[in-house]
Amino acid sequence: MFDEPESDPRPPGRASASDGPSGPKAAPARAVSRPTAAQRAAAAVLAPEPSRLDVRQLDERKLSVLRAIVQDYVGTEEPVGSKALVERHNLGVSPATVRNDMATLEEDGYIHQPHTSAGRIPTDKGYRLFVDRLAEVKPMSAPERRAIRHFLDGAVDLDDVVARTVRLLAQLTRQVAVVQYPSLTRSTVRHVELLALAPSKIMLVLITNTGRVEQRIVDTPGPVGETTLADLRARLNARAGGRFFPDVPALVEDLPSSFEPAERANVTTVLSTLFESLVEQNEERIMLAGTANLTRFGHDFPLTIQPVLEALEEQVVLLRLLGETADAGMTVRIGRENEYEGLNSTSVVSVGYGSGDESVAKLGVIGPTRMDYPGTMGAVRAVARYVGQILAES
Amino acid sequence: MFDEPESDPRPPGRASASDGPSGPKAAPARAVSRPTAAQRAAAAVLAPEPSRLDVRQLDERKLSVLRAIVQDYVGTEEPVGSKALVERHNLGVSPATVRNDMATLEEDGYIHQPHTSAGRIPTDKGYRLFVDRLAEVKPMSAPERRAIRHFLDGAVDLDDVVARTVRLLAQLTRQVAVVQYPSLTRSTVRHVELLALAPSKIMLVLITNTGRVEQRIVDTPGPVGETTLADLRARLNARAGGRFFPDVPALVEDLPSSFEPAERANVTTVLSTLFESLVEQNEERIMLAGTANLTRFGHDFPLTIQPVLEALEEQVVLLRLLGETADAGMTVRIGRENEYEGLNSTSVVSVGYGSGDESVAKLGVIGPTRMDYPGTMGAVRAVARYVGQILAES
DNA sequence: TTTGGCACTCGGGTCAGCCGAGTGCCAGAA
DNA sequence: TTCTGGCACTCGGCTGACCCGAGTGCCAAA
Repeated sequence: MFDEPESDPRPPGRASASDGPSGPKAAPARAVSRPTAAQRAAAAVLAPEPSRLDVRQLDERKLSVLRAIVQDYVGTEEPVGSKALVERHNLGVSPATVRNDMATLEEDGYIHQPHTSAGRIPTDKGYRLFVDRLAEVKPMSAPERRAIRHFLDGAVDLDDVVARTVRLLAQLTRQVAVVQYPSLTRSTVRHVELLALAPSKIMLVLITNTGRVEQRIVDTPGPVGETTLADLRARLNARAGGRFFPDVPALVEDLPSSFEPAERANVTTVLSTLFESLVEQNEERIMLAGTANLTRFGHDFPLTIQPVLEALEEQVVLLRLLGETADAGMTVRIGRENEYEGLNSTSVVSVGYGSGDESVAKLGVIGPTRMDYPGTMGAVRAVARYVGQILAES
Repeated sequence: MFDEPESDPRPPGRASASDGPSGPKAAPARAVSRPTAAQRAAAAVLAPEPSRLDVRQLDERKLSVLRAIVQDYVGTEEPVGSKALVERHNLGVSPATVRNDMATLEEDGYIHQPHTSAGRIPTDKGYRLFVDRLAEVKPMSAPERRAIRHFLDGAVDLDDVVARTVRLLAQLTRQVAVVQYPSLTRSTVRHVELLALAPSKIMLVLITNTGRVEQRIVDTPGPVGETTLADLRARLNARAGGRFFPDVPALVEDLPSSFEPAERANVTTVLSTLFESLVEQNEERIMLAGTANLTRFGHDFPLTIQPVLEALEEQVVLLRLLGETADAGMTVRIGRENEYEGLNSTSVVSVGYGSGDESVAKLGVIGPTRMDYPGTMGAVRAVARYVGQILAES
């Protein structure tokens, strides 16, 4: 598991990476690159390892060139040429040399030239290499960390925590931020409450250890007695309390049989509503912020912004997006590595967060492929950590 | 209360409307025009009333011209000229005549010419007149109504109702939709639940008659006994149940004194947390959908879209926006009539909804000033009605 | 008061030409 | 073998000239 994703098969015997099967679309690239990205980003490798087979001797410098191109392009948003490059970064070589390197890099598919007489811009593959090997995650500064901490500490509520987190993330990265509510399936039951609203109408309230509260109204087949309700409530809590939600159905399966026949149907109805809430993952919720940052996408953004906005409207798309996040480490998906087509011109940086070691949900950022990866990754990681702490405290 | 908003003071003795004080900005115009809009839109006036003083004899036709201009411009998004106008609408007069009328309309500030050699486009004032006197609210078709009904009926949850409503509205109008959750201040208490999470940690759950559920965690000064909790719960519900939230504080004010001294501090803490939840109107929540429709704004939308997106990010702005909605009838705010500057190039159509006659919250649509007012108003009204029904049923 | 006619305006599109950033290649130097 | 300076070449984008046509305003006549 140490290969570079999708190297162009054209120059044979040169870029001799142990390529995975070169599938047609994005999926394979993503699958391969994901863990790599996570590991390397976390370790903040800057390529001092014994240089790999897929990289020629000279590559030390070529990599610097690529890094410089990415940095400049991210900054200026304009194709960067050889001359400007040697001026801004002291590469110690002449523009002509850089041009040769650029030619190689282009041949290998890391950069690309919009027009013959223009500078180069990084390709998705170029960004990938940059993220995997050329960039360190930029840690937040102490004042920034303090600000994050302070901002999140004011939350009164799980809703509030999530809302603050997502706004914070959007503000820090100046991009679109997405935060998933702690998943029910990874939470434990803190309390189940049953309230009689009417003779045969019960409100079911679920409270999780992460502070999430879900409610459902249950129409029971017949009226439910107060004692039955109290009884059921007590037994439910005794059995399910502290347990993980997915385990609950099995634990309370036999409850109906312990009630009088007249009440069994009611109890069964309540339980099945409960299970539905647990199983149906449509209970996954998501919060979004920073859409206004989409306008900073670039000159041509009217074209790219629409599909992105559409994607953001679809909870399902966002959930799937976050769902693809690796459980451990940070996931970076660049451009076409994204499964959803509308996001092909964006990159997604996401990470799990949780109160302990376990990740209970994901959060992330969506921005143009041309984005400040080190900074974004730093912000995402920092925010995730702090949210985890906040959740653990409450 | 029957005047046209901000008529240009230039032609004196002609447009002899009883103008309000012509303030510098939008505020006065809005204040004046709002009730007018609501009344007239509701009554669907088409100007058969005895023609007003501010309109000359000829105006019957001039109004038709204005109406035609609005309709064409909304359709084509391009300045409309005299020739095209007579071709598309059979006005029974020649282009030259129409040109004369247009000159008058422009003089009076209803339409405007982007360039000397271009057609005309309506001004905010022109749209205002259109909405107030020239357009009928377009009712939904029977199949549309059925679809609305059907779509909303599937909701399981207040969250779900709101989510479905907002998406529906965005889809119907192809614009940005905003729905406010039923306001706490206009709801009654269905149930208050107190749960002991830890010895001195209580979860407070509020359930309203509109199905809204709010929770808060209360850290009490000392441990709370189970009996105290049950006692407090029972008394709270007895006193507050069925009452409007704003009335609750007064009704339970004296509760602490009926508890043992040791528990009083705890009870007071719980109650004050309860009050905070009720009073702080930051508990107003809002849901948004259809942001992707912003891309249909127009050619120049990169300029206009950013401030709009920013406005939509700010819950406060949206709440204020909806807050300005009249309690009865539909409110239409056009362009600069909107207080918030970022929305100066948009129009907002909003209306209250509620389970009975009372409106418990507002919903609306935000679109370009150049929008299909009759259709939008029809959709907004219809959706509001159905949501009201759904809420009444649950 | 309406209409046809007419001169006028001006935005937008097309085309040629220029400029300059940036390239690729090559021959010579290290 | 690798780097470098030089040089010819490309081509996107800007500028200015030009034209076209939609649309107007005005005027005189019906």
